[in-house]
Amino acid sequence: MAANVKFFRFVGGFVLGAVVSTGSCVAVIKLYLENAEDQKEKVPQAQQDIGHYGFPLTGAETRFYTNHTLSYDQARKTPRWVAEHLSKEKLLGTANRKHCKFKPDPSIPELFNAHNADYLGSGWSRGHMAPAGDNKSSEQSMAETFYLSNIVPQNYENNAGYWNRLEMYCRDLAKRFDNVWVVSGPLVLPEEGADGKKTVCYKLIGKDDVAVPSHLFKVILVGKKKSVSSTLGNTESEDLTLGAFVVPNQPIGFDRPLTDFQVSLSELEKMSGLHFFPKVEETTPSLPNLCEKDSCHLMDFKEFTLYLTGRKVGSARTIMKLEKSMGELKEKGIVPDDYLLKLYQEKKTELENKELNLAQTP
DNA sequence: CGGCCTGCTAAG
DNA sequence: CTTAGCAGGCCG
Repeated sequence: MAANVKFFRFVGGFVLGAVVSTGSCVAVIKLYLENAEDQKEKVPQAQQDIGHYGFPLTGAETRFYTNHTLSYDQARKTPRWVAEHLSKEKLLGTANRKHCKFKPDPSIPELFNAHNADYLGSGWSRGHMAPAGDNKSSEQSMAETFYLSNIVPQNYENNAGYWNRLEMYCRDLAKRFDNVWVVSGPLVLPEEGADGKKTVCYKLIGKDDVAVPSHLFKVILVGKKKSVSSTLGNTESEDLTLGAFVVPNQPIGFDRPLTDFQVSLSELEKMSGLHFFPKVEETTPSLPNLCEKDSCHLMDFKEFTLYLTGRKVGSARTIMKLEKSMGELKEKGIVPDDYLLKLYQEKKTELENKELNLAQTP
């Protein structure tokens, strides 16, 4: 499958910061925003000489995929951030991850790409930033989330557990809000040593030296539409609410509420070096707290186990597997709810017919 | 033979 | 939902 990636480069903007020292050591910064054609006329000769063979490229441009957007870190071989927009409608569909494969992003220079071999056997799992589960509406967009440009080395249990439940909470928000924007990414946070001095230290995996993050962040912005009367007539606007979270890249149990990992947006911005949702902040300096306007409730053990059992029942291929899933549920002391019982009965009937047909047609 | 894919199983 | 691992088939 060819890469269907729109790649926008903002080459037109040549940004030059000229620092001029004055007698009082005050730096004056001049910014030149010029089109490439105008550069020869207006850029000082010294800068033209420095840039004669071009300036270094970071590869951090915003990259647009079918249903997610990201900035890539060419040194760490992970995204810096990945953005999505969720809505009730966009979460519908039957796209299946069985048809997807993790693979290097074909739109990223091979020198900077991660590969499956970096992850396999490393002790770290391949963790989606834009989740596959947010792309049920399109096989194409789901397949693109399996590009390793959207992946970070993630603790197995964290990936399948706490982070998974956080992603489910984001999808749940789309039921209660008209718009959900999510920005996710890796962090390598400093640690304080015995001498009180801080150090940033992180592991690298594979021949490509993929950086293992110490933490993962997620910024969630939700909007609920409201009708506003004004002299210009009725215009649509929305109430916005925001939550920012920093989760350690390690196993986290069911006893930890999401609020344990909530941080202020400015705290996260300082840690990450990213300025989130700049167009919101221009107009609304401080946004209501998501965890006050909504529950920030992640599935508990019982809810999560019921959900997982439902998925296993739905994908069971034999009556043996079906009964095993239900038996494991009982062992955990969890009574199936009506939804699961119905799912179980339907699947049992389906598999009984299937195995009957199989026995009759040799 | 190695490398790659597909399908099935296991596990939180 | 989130993953990994292994077996078997195909191919140069």
